[in-house]
Amino acid sequence: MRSEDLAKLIGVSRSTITRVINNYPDIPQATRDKVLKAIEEYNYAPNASARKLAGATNKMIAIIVLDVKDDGVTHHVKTTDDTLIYNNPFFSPVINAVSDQANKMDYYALISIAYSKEDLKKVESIFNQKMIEGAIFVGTQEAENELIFKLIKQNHKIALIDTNEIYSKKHDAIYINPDNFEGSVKAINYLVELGHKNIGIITGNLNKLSAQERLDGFKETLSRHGLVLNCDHFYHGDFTENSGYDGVNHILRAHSKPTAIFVSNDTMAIGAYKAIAEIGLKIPEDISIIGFDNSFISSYLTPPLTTVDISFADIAKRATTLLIDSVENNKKVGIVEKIHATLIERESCKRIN
Amino acid sequence: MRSEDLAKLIGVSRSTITRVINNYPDIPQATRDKVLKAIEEYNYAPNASARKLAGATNKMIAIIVLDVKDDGVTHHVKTTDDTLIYNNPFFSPVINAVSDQANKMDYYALISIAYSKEDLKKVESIFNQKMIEGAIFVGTQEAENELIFKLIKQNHKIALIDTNEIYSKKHDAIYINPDNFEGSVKAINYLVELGHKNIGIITGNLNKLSAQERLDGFKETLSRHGLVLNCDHFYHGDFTENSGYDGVNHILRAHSKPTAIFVSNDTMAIGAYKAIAEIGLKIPEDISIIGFDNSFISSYLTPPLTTVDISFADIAKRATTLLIDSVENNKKVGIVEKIHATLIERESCKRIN
DNA sequence: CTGAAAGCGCTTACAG
DNA sequence: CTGAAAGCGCTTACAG
Repeated sequence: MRSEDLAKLIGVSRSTITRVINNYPDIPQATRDKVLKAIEEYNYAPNASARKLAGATNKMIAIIVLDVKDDGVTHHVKTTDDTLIYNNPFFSPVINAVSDQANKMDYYALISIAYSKEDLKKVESIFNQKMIEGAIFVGTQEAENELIFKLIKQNHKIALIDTNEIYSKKHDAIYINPDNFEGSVKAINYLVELGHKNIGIITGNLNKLSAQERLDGFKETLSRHGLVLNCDHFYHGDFTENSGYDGVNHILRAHSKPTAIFVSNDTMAIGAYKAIAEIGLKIPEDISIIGFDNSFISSYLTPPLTTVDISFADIAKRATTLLIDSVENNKKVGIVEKIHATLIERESCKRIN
Repeated sequence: MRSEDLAKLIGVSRSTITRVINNYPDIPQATRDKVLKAIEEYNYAPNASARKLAGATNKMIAIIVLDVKDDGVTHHVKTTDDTLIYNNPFFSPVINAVSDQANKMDYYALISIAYSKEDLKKVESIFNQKMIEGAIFVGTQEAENELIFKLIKQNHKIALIDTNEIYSKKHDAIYINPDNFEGSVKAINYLVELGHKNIGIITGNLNKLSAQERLDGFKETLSRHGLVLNCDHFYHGDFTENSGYDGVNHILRAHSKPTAIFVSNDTMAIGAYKAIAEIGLKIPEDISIIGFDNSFISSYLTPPLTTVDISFADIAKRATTLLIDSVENNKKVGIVEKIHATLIERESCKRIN
């Protein structure tokens, strides 16, 4: 059914149909009602392509997940093996939250997952084809910066979630990141409050902003409490399960052992749990472990892992809201926001004072 | 950049541009090369809306996730609480796999998650607006049947994943389900091979096809081995963690206890683990547990859960492939397929012979 | 082999 | 307040 058909059926012009659908003023209530009734009755919906071509918005945004393995460096939200990320604990809530928030704001969400530089061309083509009004990028690494900056320069509306680097207002984009620093502060304050004075850390790969921020929060909080970090209790991991495992073996081989270890993400905490079990130690009796991310599995570990929740769903929602706002108001954007982190207290930390 | 601009730039007509893009025959290689080079150079991509409006395909399918809570009955793939399903162990791999397979076949995927009957109208409007060439539905319940049948009758291409009922070739749609029966057979054969003769079962809600099929496979395999099901060892659960917990408490209160319990999904197995721990029993020393679904957390349970893997990624890929095939060949479809289930042997079952 | 032109179904100034 | 008409950027018969 075309608007023309509907128009004939009820004796108005196509223009009138369009006008009531698009909420033009100055239409008598009677006309409006008649049209609305007919729309309902005949199940009419304007052809999306025709609308878009004629200049209206198609109310479509894209959520673009980048999992491009280009440099051998594993991003902490990505899997380490070559299997595709069909159930990635980080991407999934983001995808769902973006889609959900978009729907709430009466938008549609296109999803595109790029695994290779080849796929990146397809991503670019989504913009060139004018399929969307804006896009949210997740999982960005260095490799994609060039493309993203180019898109921003072309005036496309872009929101970036959890970017490794924050480019602040230099670029007209929306940057939403978790407050990693705050998360670490909360974690360490909690451990100190429990009486821990000897706290070790397994970091993520420190060329990642998130890893660095988590380390910064850790260090600052330690020194605020007058505590020092024993060098033997520092392990530079890379956000993988294996590095959590290795980190524990490294730290617990030191002469003086810490009473708690801050593990910079939950994935590494899994490895840490394994190593601790193998050494024959008990959590939290012999050593307290605190994680980061509040990933899906953390509550299923034994014992359930105390961790820092950075709600990627909240981050995704906020990014979506800001993106659609900027699309609708066609305003220039240079937004940087951090989303609060909260401590999730479970059973992997013991009070020792 | 429009095709006309490009055309002028290299001295051909718009038609020629279109023809090389759409791979028309009878274009001299020289012309083709010239156009291709210009497309590359100027980053030209045909406007998606214009293409679609002019009659070409927009290569877009939708993945529609239904999580409509209408009847108080919890579908086994849905969460039991009211929080949105941002990390559902079932939906996420489906979404990712559909998107991935679509991209591989050079299609785009729109994602829409419906939580209410209100949202269902938006879903219908996606079809009415002609935004897509076809759609894959996941999580269907009775409530949506009416809409889906209507869409099928309107000749929309539809694939249904894990439908509660299979409507066979009565409806021109694609039905892809896991082979639940086969999965149960494999699980029980495995337990029998380990020497178990006394096997209990916690079922899902039996108005669900999947629950019934899993039960059927269980019963048939038992009787094929000349084993009987003690009525006290049967518990009618509903696929929720709580019912797994209740199921164990019910079954282990019987006079004669089983040596193994077949728990019809991993979510219930989590509850079962809890109940068993509370009773003071050890898995698998005191009782063997086998699950179903191979959900994300199953390998993180203690001990890691032996379970049946029904790859929803495979199901989703197959559905996507068949859907796009049917879109491209515009063929009538009435396809019903089952995807193999495989046993994932971990550490929750003990050999007792 | 290739260009000119109609047409896809809307939206939006422009008239009235 | 509302209709007629141009135009959005393609695709596809139709000519040549």
